[in-house]
Amino acid sequence: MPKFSKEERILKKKEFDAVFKVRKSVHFKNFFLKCKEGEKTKIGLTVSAKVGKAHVRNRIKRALREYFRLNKDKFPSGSAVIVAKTGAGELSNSEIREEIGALIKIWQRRYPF
RNA sequence: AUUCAGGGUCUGGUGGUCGCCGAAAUUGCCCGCCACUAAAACUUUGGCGGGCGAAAAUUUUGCCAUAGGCAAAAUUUUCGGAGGAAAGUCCGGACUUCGCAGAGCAUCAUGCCAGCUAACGGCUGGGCGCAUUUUGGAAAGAUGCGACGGAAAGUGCAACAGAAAGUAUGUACAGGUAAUGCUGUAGUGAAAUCAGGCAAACCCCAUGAGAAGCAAGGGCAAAUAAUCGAGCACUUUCUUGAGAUUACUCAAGAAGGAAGACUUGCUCGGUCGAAGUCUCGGUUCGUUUUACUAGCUAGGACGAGCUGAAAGUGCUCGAGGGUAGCCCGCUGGAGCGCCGCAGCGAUGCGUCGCCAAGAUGAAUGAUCACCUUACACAAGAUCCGGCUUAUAGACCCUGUUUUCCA
RNA sequence: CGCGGGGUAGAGCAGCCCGGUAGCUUGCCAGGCUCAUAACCUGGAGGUCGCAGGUUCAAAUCCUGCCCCCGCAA
Repeated sequence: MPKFSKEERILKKKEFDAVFKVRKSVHFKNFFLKCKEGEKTKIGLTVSAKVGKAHVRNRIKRALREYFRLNKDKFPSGSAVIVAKTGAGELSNSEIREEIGALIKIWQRRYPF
């Protein structure tokens, strides 16, 4: 069964900065995705205070982590960062899943490798 | 019974599968440190710390067709894991650092009385005032609300209207007097002589407060760069003394008082203390004096100048500060529960029992089934006591009254 | 998480300390000047003073509680 340990997360500010230097990015309604190619598949989440209050932000991060845990193979290999936009706080968990799935499809179409 | 008001408790439950954080335990492997040795190296054993994993066992599925067997897959095991507001950061503390002999001033806060408390602007009890208690009025009771010290210490403010806004006094009518705004009414205004109003105006009185905040603060500490120190090598320059006498070698290199700085917002007071300068040593020059060998001599005093050594390069070693990173602070506490006692109560005391998050890009989730459809506001970030604000629903308790007049 | 600053015409700011009239610049509208535009001249409109409650005769201003925006610190 899929796990989700700390080795698969982006935790340091330097790692985030390295991802944000890459120009490739994909926007969808309430999220956007940046990714830097690498061997390990890692994910970092950015949900700022503009999105909502603490319990809203926690819910979004949990939904994103759960999606990553169950659908790791769909993500591009490398360090990915998902940023939530202002409207993301009003989505339900299933809507978040749909949007992220769509976001990854757009990414694969635009950057095949 | 309903409604309304007040107070209190709870904040989904059970089961299956997967996932996250912390702690403990079993076992295997690896790494580091310590002990056993006269010493070094290696090995063994034991202990401690760190990292990576899971044998047995269990579960699920399939097959054979039976008190089981075989195969495959998965999983180390156990325990614990957000709130009544965790929120706003509005008060009060604990704790930490800085400051600190201490004192005064300024500033800020609080404000009926008494009590509780570690403390508070909180809470409890009482007084006073206001409101509600379903027609109106009155009384009692109940409930709620109240920044409820001082205006006879002083300063100040009051637009417009009005004769006049605080040292007041004018008109009309009426009354009154020996006489007079002496009295009433009208009129203006929020307020018109009443020791007026405003202190959520300055202020006075009483009480209290040092400042900043866990990103406080402390420990271990890589790499790189700069700084400093030591050693070696080379180069350059230089003072004094001694040795040597073209070249060179060896040695030497200090101490004290004050301007200023810091001192939490200010002062007194307190703490630290650079350059320059002075004293002192060396040396040069000048002035003066003493000695006799009568000199470009020697010694002393005074004044002035210089100096009291240094620079550069390379290599090696080291140091302190500090960054990344890691650790501590970090959760056993003004703690929780039951009972008893004291008190009107807040609360205090005592017996017994219990340990209940500790993360750090930040953990409580996902999914399925049932419970009536499970649904609000919202999630720790050093920790406590309050207040305020946001809130769906469930349950419990108390009151929703009495008398008189119309 | 902690600590500060600020919400006033469309925009940028005064006025708050010490309470009675909300003002300045720019922009907007109308008229004039010009062949026309700009500049210039004249006139005008435009404000829940972030929201709610309180003190006061009277609140943008004083007090209390909320909402929003911006900034600082390892």
